[in-house]
Amino acid sequence: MAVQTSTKPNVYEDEDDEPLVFKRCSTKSKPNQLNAEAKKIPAQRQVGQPGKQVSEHRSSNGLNSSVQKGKMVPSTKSPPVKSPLASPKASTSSAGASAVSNSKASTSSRASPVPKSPPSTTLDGHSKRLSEQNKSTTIKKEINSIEHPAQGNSDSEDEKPIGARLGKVKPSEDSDDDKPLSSRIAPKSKVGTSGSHPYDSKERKPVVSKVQKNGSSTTDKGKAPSVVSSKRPLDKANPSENSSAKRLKVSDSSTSVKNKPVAAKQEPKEEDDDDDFIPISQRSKKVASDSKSSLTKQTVTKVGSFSIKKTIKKSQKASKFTKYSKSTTKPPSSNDGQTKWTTLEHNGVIFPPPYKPHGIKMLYNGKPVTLTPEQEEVATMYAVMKDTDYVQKETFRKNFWADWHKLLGKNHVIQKLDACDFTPIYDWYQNEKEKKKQMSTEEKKALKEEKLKQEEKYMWARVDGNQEKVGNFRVEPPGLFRGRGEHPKSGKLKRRICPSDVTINIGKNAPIPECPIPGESWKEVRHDNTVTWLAFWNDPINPREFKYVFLAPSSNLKGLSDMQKYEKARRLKDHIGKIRASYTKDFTSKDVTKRQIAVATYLIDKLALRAGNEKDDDEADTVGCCTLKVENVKAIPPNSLEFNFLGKDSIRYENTVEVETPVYKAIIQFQSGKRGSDDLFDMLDTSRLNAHLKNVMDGLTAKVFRTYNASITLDDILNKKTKDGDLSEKLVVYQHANKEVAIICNHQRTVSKTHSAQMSKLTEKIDDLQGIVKDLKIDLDRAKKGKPPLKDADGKQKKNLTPEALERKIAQTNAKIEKMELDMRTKEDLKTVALGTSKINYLDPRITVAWCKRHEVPIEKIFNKSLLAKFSWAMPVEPDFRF
DNA sequence: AGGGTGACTTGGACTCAGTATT
DNA sequence: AATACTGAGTCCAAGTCACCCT
Repeated sequence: MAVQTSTKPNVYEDEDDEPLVFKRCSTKSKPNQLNAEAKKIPAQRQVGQPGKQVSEHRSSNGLNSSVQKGKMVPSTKSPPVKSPLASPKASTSSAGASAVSNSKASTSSRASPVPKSPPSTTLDGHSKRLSEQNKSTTIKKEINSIEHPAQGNSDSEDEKPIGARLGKVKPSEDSDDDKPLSSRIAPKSKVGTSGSHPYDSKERKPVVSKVQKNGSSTTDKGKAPSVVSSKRPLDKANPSENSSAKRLKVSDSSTSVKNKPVAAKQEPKEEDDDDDFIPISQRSKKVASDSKSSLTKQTVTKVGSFSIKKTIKKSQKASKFTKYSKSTTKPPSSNDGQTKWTTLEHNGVIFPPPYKPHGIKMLYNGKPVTLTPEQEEVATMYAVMKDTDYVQKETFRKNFWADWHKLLGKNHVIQKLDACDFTPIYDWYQNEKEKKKQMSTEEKKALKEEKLKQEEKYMWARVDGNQEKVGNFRVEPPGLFRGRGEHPKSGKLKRRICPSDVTINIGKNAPIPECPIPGESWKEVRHDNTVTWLAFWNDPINPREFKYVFLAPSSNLKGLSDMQKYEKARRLKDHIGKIRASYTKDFTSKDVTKRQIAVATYLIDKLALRAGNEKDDDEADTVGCCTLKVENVKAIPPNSLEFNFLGKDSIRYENTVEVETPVYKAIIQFQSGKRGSDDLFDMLDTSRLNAHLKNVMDGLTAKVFRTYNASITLDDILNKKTKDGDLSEKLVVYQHANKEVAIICNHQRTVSKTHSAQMSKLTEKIDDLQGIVKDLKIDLDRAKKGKPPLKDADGKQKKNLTPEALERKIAQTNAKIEKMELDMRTKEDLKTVALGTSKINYLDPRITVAWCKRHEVPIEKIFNKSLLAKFSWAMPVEPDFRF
């Protein structure tokens, strides 16, 4: 353990030249990939080995074909598939409609939980809630309490972002276990530099030289790593253990609102240890104590308890943030771990309208064929996908045909898919789409209102007295399964879900939602307050799995859970030094399992890899850390590893990274004697790995590292790079930080179809402007000499301007050019990077809110309406909050 | 211990409406 | 007015992980 006190100087100099290693590297086009995959071009190119190596590697090591093919991403142009069959205009007698009418009758009288006019925006909601005054305070307190604890943290290296950790120190220098990871990782020389990115090139990633000394293995399990830095001043209680609490089952399910959310409960703990400077409260408690005690203690405390310290004094800047906080609502009910709510009311789910046949005949061997509505419905599902990549795939076609053929019957005229011509249906569909597009604004508006009217009652639930938005209250319409990548079930018919498939979960004393389809009834009604779902049905594609209906992200329940997630990640900060020291020591353990756990943990920590659960044969062949195959990692002397595999959603992960020598050697050992398709970590699976992690920190699992590294990277970059300047400069810093995180997490997106066109258009414009500047300069010269300006392109005489006016014009045009060039660089830079995912799932919103408060950046510049609603719990954070 | 299940989070593509540009 | 572009919102697939059961 060692948790080292961090003395180390932080090296995050901008000038540091070392390239960051961990970035996703891009490889140029790979021959094997499907075009879809090729669409994604990793933004960061590593200099150096790139593409060819990869391809070579692949061929040489025999990646299996599925891997080689890469992910198959649905074509961007695919037309909407889902609704053709149930077009809005379809029958008026749709389920929805009937439901509505029914509902009206039934719900209105019984005080349905649904508000007449639900707050449409956060603000509205907020104001509404304001009226409920008292409650608000509670939550506020809760929130305060939560925030506080954290504040003050340390800066030891351990807490630094991965990026920061990679650094200058060479591996060789630190062979010792006791050194902090960061110090141990050496930067790879060429790899990783992303010269192409303007920002990077100048800024460099945070490289930290962590020189810290951490070491020691003090074992302390009990102790928390030291880490603290003097920087974070505040000490507040550290709310950490929430998660553990959650799991506890408390017998008293009845607890109501009073119990605090776990997170909140934290008492000012006894935290830890090592850090001498850090206020106790901030530190996390030692592991040992944590784990055990946590269970017991948690239950009781309330959130409110902490709150005390801070009064709600928010700074003025802060004040604007309050409007987004839902402080007025009551805190979620108990958190005894098991109980998620005390009272729950909602109106169930809404079903898609029944299929309305169009009667368009498709052709078989050139002749029109008559289909029953059922057959036609499925044919239409396929027809409308005509120009997507899906129908190009053998698996998709095969699965579709199997299911459709069943529906047609053995003796149907149609005997093979290849002789089918769905064009008439496709054309009809395009036509319908066009018609819809041509509708007048009023018609569209009317339709929208009609739909809203039908759905309104399903949009809201009442949970413990609070009005909450429901997330996905619409039952999924039938369609063809669009699995990602090489999914074996892609193309299968996803049948229509009926009320008799749906199980409803609702409060015991709440009215049971009326079944929207007359004559049918719910499969089951439960009253389970240990779960948060409102309804579920079995996934038709995978009957052993479920599709759930949950509350929206803006709900208290989700917010609490979100906050707990970040609190857990923050807790990791206090253990990370010890964890790194421990796995470093185990790189050379005699025990293979231990060694594998160590190396896997290292990869998860350093590269933000996902855990990697085992997958069945009927799923796409993707991997995560524990399921890496030998062929997914190539050792490149002297100590680099080249990763190439399909991860979640069949998104390719490609990265070459320099690792510590013991890791490099261990990987080679794990690979020796195995075939390419064998598991790299044969002694490991996620449950074993997580069991190990749990021993180190209560509640720790592999995914916490992702959250931790993402959030701490944001916090770190924002704090180091933000300079005084205008708003747009600050926003650029934020975007840059966001981008770094997205790269670490490998959040990619498909390059827009129009990207290159957009770029050339911009280039053209810039050229034009440059031409104008040139002319202006000539005119300026002439003006200075008292000559009139030259004629313009059309031969017309230009206005006679003074030299000053011309100079102003030149300056303006140059500024315009500069701005366009910046836009262009940004666009190019982000063309394959998805920023949203990390913002939504990995970045502690309190970091952003606090930064906005400190730098007077309007929070709306960073969070859109839904994020503001989702993160309302984070709004009251103090400006000095640090992750 | 290990497999299976259930619940919940994470994630990229799509759709659509509003805005900017031509 | 037509078209292009953007971003928010939606959709639903695909992960993670805890817990139960054998």
